[in-house]
Amino acid sequence: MKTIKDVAHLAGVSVATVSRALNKSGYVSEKSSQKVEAAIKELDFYPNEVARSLFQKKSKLIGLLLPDISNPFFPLVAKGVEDKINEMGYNLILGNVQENRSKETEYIRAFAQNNVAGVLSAVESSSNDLKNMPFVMLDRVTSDKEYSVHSDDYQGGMLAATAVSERSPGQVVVMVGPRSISNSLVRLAGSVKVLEENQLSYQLFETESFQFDSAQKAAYQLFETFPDVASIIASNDIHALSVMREAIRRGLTIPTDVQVVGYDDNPYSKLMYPSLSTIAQPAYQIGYKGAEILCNRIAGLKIKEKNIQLPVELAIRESLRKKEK
Amino acid sequence: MKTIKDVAHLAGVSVATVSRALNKSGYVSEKSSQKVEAAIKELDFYPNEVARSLFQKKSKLIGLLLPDISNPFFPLVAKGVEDKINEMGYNLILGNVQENRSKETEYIRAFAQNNVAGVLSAVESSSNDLKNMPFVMLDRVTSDKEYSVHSDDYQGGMLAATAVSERSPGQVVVMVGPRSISNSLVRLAGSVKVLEENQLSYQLFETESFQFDSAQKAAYQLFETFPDVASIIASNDIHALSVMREAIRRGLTIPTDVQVVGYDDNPYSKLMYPSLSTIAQPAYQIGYKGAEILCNRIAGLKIKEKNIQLPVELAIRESLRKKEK
DNA sequence: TTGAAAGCGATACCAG
DNA sequence: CTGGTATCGCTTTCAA
Repeated sequence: MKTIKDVAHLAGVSVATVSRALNKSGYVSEKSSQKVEAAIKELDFYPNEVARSLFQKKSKLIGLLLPDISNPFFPLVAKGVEDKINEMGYNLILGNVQENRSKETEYIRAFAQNNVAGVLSAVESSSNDLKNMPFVMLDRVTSDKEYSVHSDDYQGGMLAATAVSERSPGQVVVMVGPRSISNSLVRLAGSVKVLEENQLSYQLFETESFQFDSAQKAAYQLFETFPDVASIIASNDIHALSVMREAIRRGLTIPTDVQVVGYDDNPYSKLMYPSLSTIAQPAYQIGYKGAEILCNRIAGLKIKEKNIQLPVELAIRESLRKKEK
Repeated sequence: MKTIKDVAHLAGVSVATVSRALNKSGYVSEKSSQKVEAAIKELDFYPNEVARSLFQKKSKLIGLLLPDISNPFFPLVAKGVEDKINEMGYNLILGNVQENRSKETEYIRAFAQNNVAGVLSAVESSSNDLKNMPFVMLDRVTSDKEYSVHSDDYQGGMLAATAVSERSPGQVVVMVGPRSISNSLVRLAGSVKVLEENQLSYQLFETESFQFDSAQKAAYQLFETFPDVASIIASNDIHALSVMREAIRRGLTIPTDVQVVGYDDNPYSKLMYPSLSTIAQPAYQIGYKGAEILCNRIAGLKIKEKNIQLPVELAIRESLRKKEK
């Protein structure tokens, strides 16, 4: 591993000059700068980020806190984050919290110990331990004192309910997610508003988690509890898919007997037969935009809006009935 | 942010003593060590890893190179990796290569610039740029000079072909994946062996990529090319699912008309109706075990086996016909 | 058993 | 424009 000293030596200048040339800071004569460049090339030198961040008290690393990397929504977010921060010369330290509150604290500590430049978090709580570094919340929205990027859950709830309402709804069941309590409740509120405006009666069905296993149990329970259900507004695509599977298993036809609308638009929704209609959230965009805001904060730029809400849209596929005239 | 100096001050000892106490290295009297501990607690001090790694020329970070984080196989691997390295006090720098060769090189450079302790890579090429740091290949197997953890692809290929062979195969089509050329070819070899032993005729169908979009196109093409196919050995679950969808869309019944076996066992396979029979790879284990080997290498321990092969197994679900007697 | 001091590799101030 | 040097926070000789 070459150091700046080696470069200085070979170029016949001081380390200070090499540093200036490297960072294009301060004055460097054309001649020196060429010598330095040549030396760098010859030695295949690249600066040690660790030394840099020790001095700057700030590294080129950004921490990302995710609640559950096996839910395909989050890898997409991560991809958006990565793409943006790579553009800006940063790298990612990943922290997969997986239900574990103490793990979250550990990660945040580790982030701090590594002088991360900032943190992006898609985990519900976090905020407390984070207050010492620049951070942006993804997907979750906590208070409007914090920076955040999330999609328009109320609108999403409305869209889902509207889609169902316009298509001979019959008995409607709204699944209410747990977890991201805030998000779930906002979505629910949106759905309820539409349902009530249309004077449709509906039932609520609460689900415990967004994990795979519990989704299958929940689907089973749902049909046991509401055997006559004709329209289901699911809390996310995993639940929607589970529900579809359970419906078909029971000999029901989708969408004729039961129609289903999901939430997220994960890549698998298209692969099902029938393919799942769902509220498409811009997962990648959430990550990308959040990273952008964070980078701007780190750079000390003024941010116009602290809380960005991205639009959602209904992706109509095969799991919804035909629209009534 | 407190430093070791603050601790030394408060404890009334020198920084050297604090350091020794911190690392339990060298001699520290009981009394000093207690004073230090108390000071650490009072100040809520935790050491700056950046300064540490500058001195040690080695950080508490491990780089992970992934080909495509949106393929659910890899998040599972990542989870295994994370769990193990967290146990050992390391954190993860993520590099999602996404088909992009130059990005891979950039990541490896960034890893080096951050003094990572080692690298885990699930990307085909990598090896060249990596030779300067301890690394372990995941999933892919290149040469047996390198450390690697992967599953038994040959066995997997055999299992898939056997499953099909035992169930009134009819016309068999074997999909051959691209990418991880080595893996694909080994699997293919395993399948071919079984197919030929059973004197079954089969067709090959090559697929370009493991991404979602191309999978759907491939599925369409497959049925256009082989309208009479009765058994499909898919190159992974995404392809298998696409094929199932396409079959159903064409009015074929699964498994009666067409039976399908996938590869990977990703969580969605169970959610389909019919659920997908597939060769289950221990994704989490691959990550976990690979991380374990890497940590041992970093610690300078002797590794018994350089190349670990994990077993695969057939998960029989609904997409296969009943077994012949 | 302890502390002073010399780095680790880079940056930035200050004098020249 | 350039170079010497203090500094970032920690570890590790080396002497005491």
